[in-house]
Amino acid sequence: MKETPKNPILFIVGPTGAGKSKLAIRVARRLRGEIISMDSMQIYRGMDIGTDKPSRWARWRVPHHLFDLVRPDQEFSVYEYRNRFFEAAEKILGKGKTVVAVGGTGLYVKAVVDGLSPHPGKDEGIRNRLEKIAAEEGLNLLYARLQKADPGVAKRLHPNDKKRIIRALEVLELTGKSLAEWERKTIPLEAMGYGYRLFGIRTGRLALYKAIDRRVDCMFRKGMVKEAFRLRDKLSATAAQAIGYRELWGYFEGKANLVEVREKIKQHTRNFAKKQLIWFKRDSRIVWLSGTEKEMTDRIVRMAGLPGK
RNA sequence: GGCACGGUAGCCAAGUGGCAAGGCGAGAGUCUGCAAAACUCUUAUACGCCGGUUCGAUUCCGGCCCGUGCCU
Repeated sequence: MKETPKNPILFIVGPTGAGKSKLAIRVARRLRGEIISMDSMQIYRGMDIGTDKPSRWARWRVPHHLFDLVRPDQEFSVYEYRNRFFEAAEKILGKGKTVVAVGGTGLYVKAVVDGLSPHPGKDEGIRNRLEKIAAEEGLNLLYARLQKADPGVAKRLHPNDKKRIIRALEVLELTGKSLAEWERKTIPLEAMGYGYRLFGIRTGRLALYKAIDRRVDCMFRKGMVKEAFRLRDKLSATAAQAIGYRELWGYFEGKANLVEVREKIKQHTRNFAKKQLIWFKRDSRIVWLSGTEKEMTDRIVRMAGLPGK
């Protein structure tokens, strides 16, 4: 028996400050869509101004999903994200509507589109033990161990890449199988029966950097400092490293002045945008859009292969 | 005006009588359960100026210029 084909999932990716959210709303309004966020920091409740979450008004106009999933002191993972994504997507598609997935967290996009292999999650005990070995006896030891036990994975990792070396050893210890072996079981989106389209917003780097500067100034006007102050000491390690917040800790301790902090935030946001650009650049499936918001919307709607509203 | 300290790459900064650390930034990349993270590569003929000592000075000496602090 044949399933009725689902609407293709539309992904809109790009660097921070490129205007993804606004474009997504426009697209969603045209296609009877709902928005799913693909952002690793907007999942935290209360971190609103600093992560530039869509306004109430925007959320009222179009339903938004996968914002405010956890408290900022809670842990989260790509795995969990991926599950939540499909939960939300199914709900939307079930209504005959269109999923407009927007975001700049490359890893999350990848986990959804290319799949995530079914290997087990982290094991705090193993991780701590390996961390300790790395600290006391040197990372080389761990790398050497990995080279012996799993030469294939060792080869693709740099000897200084502590996080991934430990992760590879962890999976090995937990399952007796190589990470690479697990990865062969990954199921990409199309194999799951979903159609999809990837769109990226192309902007000149200078224009993007300017937009970022403006946005950071705007965040300060909206009360970024107050928001961060309220959240200080209440954030998990991951949430506390969010740009805009992590720079302010120094200010609260009297170690930096606000002007410096603001410039640092701008700079770090630019660095981040650059990394996002690099991440998405290599994905040849992405259709790159430029022009006005309306032109980009038209193009997406046309390529989505669906009638407009 | 006097005294003290300082002047090293776009910025910060260590250091030595004989190849001048590092960090930030910038550029290019990697990425499978912390990802706004982590990691990699590339990047600068940089020692304030003028003399002196020396085989050799960024380093020691003298003068000058500039900055900072203190004193009058």
